[in-house]
Amino acid sequence: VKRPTQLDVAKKAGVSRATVSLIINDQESSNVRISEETRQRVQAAVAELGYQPNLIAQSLRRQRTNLVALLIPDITNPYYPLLIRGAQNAADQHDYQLLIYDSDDSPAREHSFVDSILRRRVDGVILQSFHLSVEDVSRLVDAGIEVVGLGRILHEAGLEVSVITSDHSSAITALIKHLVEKGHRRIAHIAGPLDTPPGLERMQIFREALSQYGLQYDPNLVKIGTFRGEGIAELVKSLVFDLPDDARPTAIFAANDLMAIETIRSLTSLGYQVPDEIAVCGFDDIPPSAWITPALTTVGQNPYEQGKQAASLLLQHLLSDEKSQVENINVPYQLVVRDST
Amino acid sequence: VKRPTQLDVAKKAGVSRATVSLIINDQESSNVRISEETRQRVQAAVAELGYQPNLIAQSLRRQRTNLVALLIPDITNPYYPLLIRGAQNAADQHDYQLLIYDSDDSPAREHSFVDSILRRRVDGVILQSFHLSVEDVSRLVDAGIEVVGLGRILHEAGLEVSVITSDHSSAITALIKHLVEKGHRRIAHIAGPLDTPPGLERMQIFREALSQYGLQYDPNLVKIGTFRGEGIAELVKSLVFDLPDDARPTAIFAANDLMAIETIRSLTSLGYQVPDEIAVCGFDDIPPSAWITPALTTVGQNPYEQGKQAASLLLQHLLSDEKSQVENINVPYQLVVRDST
DNA sequence: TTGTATGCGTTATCAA
DNA sequence: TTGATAACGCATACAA
Repeated sequence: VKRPTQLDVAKKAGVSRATVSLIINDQESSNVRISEETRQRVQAAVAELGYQPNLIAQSLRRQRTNLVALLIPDITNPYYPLLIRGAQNAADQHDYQLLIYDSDDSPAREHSFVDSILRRRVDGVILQSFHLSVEDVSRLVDAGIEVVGLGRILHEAGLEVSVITSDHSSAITALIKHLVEKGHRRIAHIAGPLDTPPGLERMQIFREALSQYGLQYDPNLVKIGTFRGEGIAELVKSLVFDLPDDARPTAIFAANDLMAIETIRSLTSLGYQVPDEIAVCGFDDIPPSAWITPALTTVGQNPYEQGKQAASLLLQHLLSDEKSQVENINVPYQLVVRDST
Repeated sequence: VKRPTQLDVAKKAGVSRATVSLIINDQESSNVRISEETRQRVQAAVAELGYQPNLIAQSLRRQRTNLVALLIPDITNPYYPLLIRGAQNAADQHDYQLLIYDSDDSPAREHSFVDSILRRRVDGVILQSFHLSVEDVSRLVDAGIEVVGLGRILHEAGLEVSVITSDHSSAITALIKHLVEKGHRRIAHIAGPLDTPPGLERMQIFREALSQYGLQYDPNLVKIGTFRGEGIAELVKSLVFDLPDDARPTAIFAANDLMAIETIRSLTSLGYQVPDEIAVCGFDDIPPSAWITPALTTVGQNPYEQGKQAASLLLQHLLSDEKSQVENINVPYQLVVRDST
């Protein structure tokens, strides 16, 4: 199958390739230097042949692919499709396309994405990265790829990278405050993997919040999960079975909603009443959290907005000529109190 | 920022570009026609420069992008992330990358994807398409793009396109049978948009199944939804409020789980007991369906497997030299009976 | 207002 | 075992 090129169009219209190129790339811009008559003729030829510009050739020539990569850890977590939507919509407006890299929580896969991004000559990257090292990110930056981070991973290490953040600290503190006000004194935490930035960060903030409200940190009340639903049942069991009555938690804060939902399911199937016997809260406010019974108390992160802001910022950098300023945008969180606490 | 090219590597290693190309593309294959010594030298130069092959140039030259497009209607429906995972995993194994086109249920967007796919010179496409016309698909096929359909959209119209299907007919019939056996006689249907293939198809099968079990089709018991959760509450209200007692449905079959979940939520908030007063069932078996109370009876579609099969078939076509045979793969469904019926 | 010519970074054909 | 060289399809500086 041979698809028409500019040359075919040029021949058919009786003009040169350059003229065709000019006409096609002239989005009613200023330098209208083509006679109306040839323009008509060329456009007729384009239509007749069904000519479609070859973006590959265009990219090679322009040294720009109009491709933006988005790195995420787990597309099956309902948090991320919303983030993708936001990024997508922003990218659409500027004729950029999103290339989604889903690592499925695998550090190795995430690592290999760097090479792939480099080879594809992607113009920019949005990183919601859990395992990339400073060197990994440096490789991208050094290659002239525009990078925007999601979360708070990067900028500490001397990387000149803009970041979209949400104020986890006050969000989690507000959550703990809410629990304390409900009378809870023994609050357990089901953490995310501590070798991931959000896992570690949420855990640390949890500890700080405890002490802020005069509560003792008890290592027995902390379990490490995976940010996914699997395996939560065992953690919950050890939390409620392995402890004496007076040490058992009256509330559980899970580091994300997927784990919180599974916590509620586990407790319920063990015969516990949520929230009467044990309260549960999460983090993210993914849609299913509002669907379950009892509906989950959680922190709203607005992934759509995060994705949109990240992509907007990235494109702004990409489209402006000056060296891009490092910027730090904060997306507000929201405490969402429902029935599980 | 200037990134190293083959020429840089060649200079550094003191060989020609062609040699570098040979060495890089020689994945320990048969024709090892390079002396071990130059190979070492070249590979050292590659490592030292951090050379990454430019896939854009490669694509232009090879007339192959190693890109596969995946068209889906709504990435925020948890069904699709699983499908993406399946396709992704299959594509990964053959060094192909997935380009996700999410139409957000917009016919216009879906339509515009065809041009984008054509321009990007994507090698193959997986279509879970709701609104593409036969001509749209023909444009892809005519351009030499390999196409695999998901669902049963295409092959009727004389298009030579392989399709992955799930046997909706027997699945829905089994679902209705289950309801009938539970004693239900007035079964309502919340359909998907009837201008979409799955919306129309599920509706038709629903009607056939009714008559198969000797039940009268009642237009008052059919409402048209959108495959999303929004707006379902109104439909449910009109189903339970606008009908006399002896015409009110005792069961509702929603055309997908997202609508079924919202149906349960609406009924519950209206004070109805599910399933005791009204039973509800859905279609898809997305993960949240198991989380809600009562857990949803539904039909398991195995999106992961569908995505994987589709991508595998597509890649098989892409990688084989012969003209590809039209094939039709059926992915088994599963009736999942839970608490909502 | 239009055409000519060059190069973007590869791969592949053909010689050497 | 290696090197020259010609495409691939396009955009753009410059000439006409």
